[in-house]
Amino acid sequence: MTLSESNLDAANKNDIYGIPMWSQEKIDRFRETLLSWYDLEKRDLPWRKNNDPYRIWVSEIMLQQTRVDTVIPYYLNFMNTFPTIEALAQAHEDILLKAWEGLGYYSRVRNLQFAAQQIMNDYNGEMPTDPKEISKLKGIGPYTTGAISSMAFGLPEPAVDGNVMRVLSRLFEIDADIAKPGNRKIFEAIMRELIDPYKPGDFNQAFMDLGSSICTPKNYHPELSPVKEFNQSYQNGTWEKYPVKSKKKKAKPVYYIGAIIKNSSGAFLLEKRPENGLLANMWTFPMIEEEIVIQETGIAHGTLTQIDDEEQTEQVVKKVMAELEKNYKIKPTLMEAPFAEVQHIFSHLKWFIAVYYGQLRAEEFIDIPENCYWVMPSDFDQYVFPGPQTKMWQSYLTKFDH
DNA sequence: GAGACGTGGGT
DNA sequence: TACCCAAGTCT
Repeated sequence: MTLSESNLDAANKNDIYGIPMWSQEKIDRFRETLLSWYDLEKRDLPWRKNNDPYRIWVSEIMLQQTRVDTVIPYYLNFMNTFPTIEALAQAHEDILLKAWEGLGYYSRVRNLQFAAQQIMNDYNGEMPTDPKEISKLKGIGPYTTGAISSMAFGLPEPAVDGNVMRVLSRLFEIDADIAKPGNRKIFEAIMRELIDPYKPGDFNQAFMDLGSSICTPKNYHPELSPVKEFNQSYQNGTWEKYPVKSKKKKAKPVYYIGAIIKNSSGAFLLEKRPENGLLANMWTFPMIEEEIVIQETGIAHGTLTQIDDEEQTEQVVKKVMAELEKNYKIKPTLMEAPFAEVQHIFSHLKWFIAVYYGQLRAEEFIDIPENCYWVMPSDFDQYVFPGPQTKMWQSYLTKFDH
């Protein structure tokens, strides 16, 4: 222990991880100020109609890394389709995934159903009320445990999300990097001191409403905050330093050939993705990962559509044909042009897809793999498509459907 | 603890 | 264009 650390310890026994905690009187005034603001300004959201733990649970899972405006229509449809925990537990996976299509982070909905089955089997169909039990449910981590405990059951549990860390780091001038998972415990400890024991659910939600309306990541105006008198970084003029947040890694580029192949009946070849990993169990046109050669010639990956060298074009087409024959047992007539390039950015990957279009004759589309189907466009809505697939289909419609 | 895991919106 | 962001969790 350094001298300065021992001085800090000696200076204030109420420190939390070196951060001086307010007096009880100040904490009381803060609670009252924040909750009064929340009573006036709280948003009218569909999952705030009552304290039903199922409704709160579903909303919290949907809201993970996802905006309120995006969630609302999905939420209304989801509660309509699966009105009870039992209905959710019994749903067929494709129906379930369809209800989540376009929301992203699809393991959320698989975990949601798994947890519903846990509740049916282990908790007699009712969400447990003990935070320790709640956190045993699949897909429910420390944040969601706190959210359900406080909002549905009135327990004084912290629900520390990005909003709470941002607001707290400005209130207390906290230098801990909020992008580091290990630092969450600092903010939880502070929230345990601050949280209102009588209205813990409102208190937690007030932090989130404050974080999404006034205490925003950008265009932050601390002078507009209802709790500005408690805001140490505002009082000290240091608010632009907070929160401290390290940068994310850049998405890694990956290159594909996408093959939109139509047979003589007008159906298109779709392939179901593996049951684990990225976009699990969703449907796409055949995709061939590119590791090509073209890089060596100096032409960058991702600019496949701009190849004007005939030799290189021929090389790519040859490879596409070979892969389609090997993996899908088809020998389509590929169209020379037009073809498109589709880009899609995930959190950790950036896909570049050069899309080729091809046609088959009647006798050639029998022997495709088990995880593939020929599907008419009028039936596409029965298949769960991820973003890149939708973009590939749009590229086709733009070029051929008029 | 770092990386995997989606998507759409804003600057 | 290329970032950053939005109510995280799992491995």
